[in-house]
Amino acid sequence: MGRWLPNAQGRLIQAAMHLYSERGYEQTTVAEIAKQAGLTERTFFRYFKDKREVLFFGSEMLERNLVEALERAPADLAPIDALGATLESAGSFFEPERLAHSRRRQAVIDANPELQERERKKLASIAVTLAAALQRRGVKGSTATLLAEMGIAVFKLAFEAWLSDPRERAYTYHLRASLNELKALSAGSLS
Amino acid sequence: MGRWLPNAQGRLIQAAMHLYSERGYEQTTVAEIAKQAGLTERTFFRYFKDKREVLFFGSEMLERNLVEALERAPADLAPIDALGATLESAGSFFEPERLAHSRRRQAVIDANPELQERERKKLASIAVTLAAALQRRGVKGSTATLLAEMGIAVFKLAFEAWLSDPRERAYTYHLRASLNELKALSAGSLS
DNA sequence: GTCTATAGTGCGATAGAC
DNA sequence: GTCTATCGCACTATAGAC
Repeated sequence: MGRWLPNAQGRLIQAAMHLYSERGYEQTTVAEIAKQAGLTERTFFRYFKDKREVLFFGSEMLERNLVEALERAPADLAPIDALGATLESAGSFFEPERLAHSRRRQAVIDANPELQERERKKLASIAVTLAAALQRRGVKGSTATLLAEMGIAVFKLAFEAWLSDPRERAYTYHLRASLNELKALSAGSLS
Repeated sequence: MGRWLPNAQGRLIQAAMHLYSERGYEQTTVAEIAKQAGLTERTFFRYFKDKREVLFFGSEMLERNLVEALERAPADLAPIDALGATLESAGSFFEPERLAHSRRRQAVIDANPELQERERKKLASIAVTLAAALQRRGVKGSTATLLAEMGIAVFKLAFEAWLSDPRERAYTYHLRASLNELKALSAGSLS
């Protein structure tokens, strides 16, 4: 065993989630989080740019993974199917054992407008990144933007369904359902 | 002629746009705006909740009009077509003579993260409102949410194209083009 | 740390229009 | 008289300069 306890970042996330859930985001100080994780404030800020980022650390990874998944998707897939596959690949992030954690995280965000704003910003940034990746696949700019935003809308729907499903079905189940919704809509008429 | 010059709110918007464009949003004080409009700071805050809202006053109206248009759409229209008609009805907001003003406004917003945040928030709010109106038409909750977000994505695309079109074609032209993009995407495969 | 400028609020006063 | 748009002033909060 090393000089320090392992997984400092993980402990910080754990501690933050615990305190944010228990007493609310604003009522929690960084000093308290650090203390509970057995670290100092200085260390907190080495891992996280600010107090909010501890909640959005995961979505940085999500963004990177989505782009990589899109880049790995077979070039002959229609753009919309490549996007579907990409969103489905995010399932590795939303494993059943993370459900409880994700629910608590969302409850903290839903209770705080500042965090909601950060979430919107993050999703907007993912849309931009995905649109750029789609363009690299040869999709025209405006189409890529539209498609990426549709992707985010589908993802949001699936994610929210995953969180609120009392039967706790898998994220991929809900993602496919959301994609089917989209399909049904487009079939609707649109002439 | 009354005791006061007419159209205090319009004058405030004019003055604010002028100053925001000329020296930037942050470099403009409310006192300056009020003075240029021949009013006091206090009156500014009677019309606008805060300094940002003077730029988003129009989108409040847009939101109301969109909901009304959706409510007026024939009940037998497919939801997606009702939404299309609704977005097209917003054309009355985006008349050619407002193009220059809209371009200046967007330039101000694009130069300031705080204003971009407000814009995202406003669009998110419109999506929620439209989703509720769609539900009143009998569309299932999750479908309504998805459809409303698609509507916002299409609108954003059309609006941006309207602003950046060197040939200055009408908003409705660009909206139809964006709806066609959506159509083409959905036709893509999605199986 | 203090000082200053600005955003934003609360409330009563005023000058007319009716 | 009432009603309303505006003003005046005193206030708090906060961000930045120094």
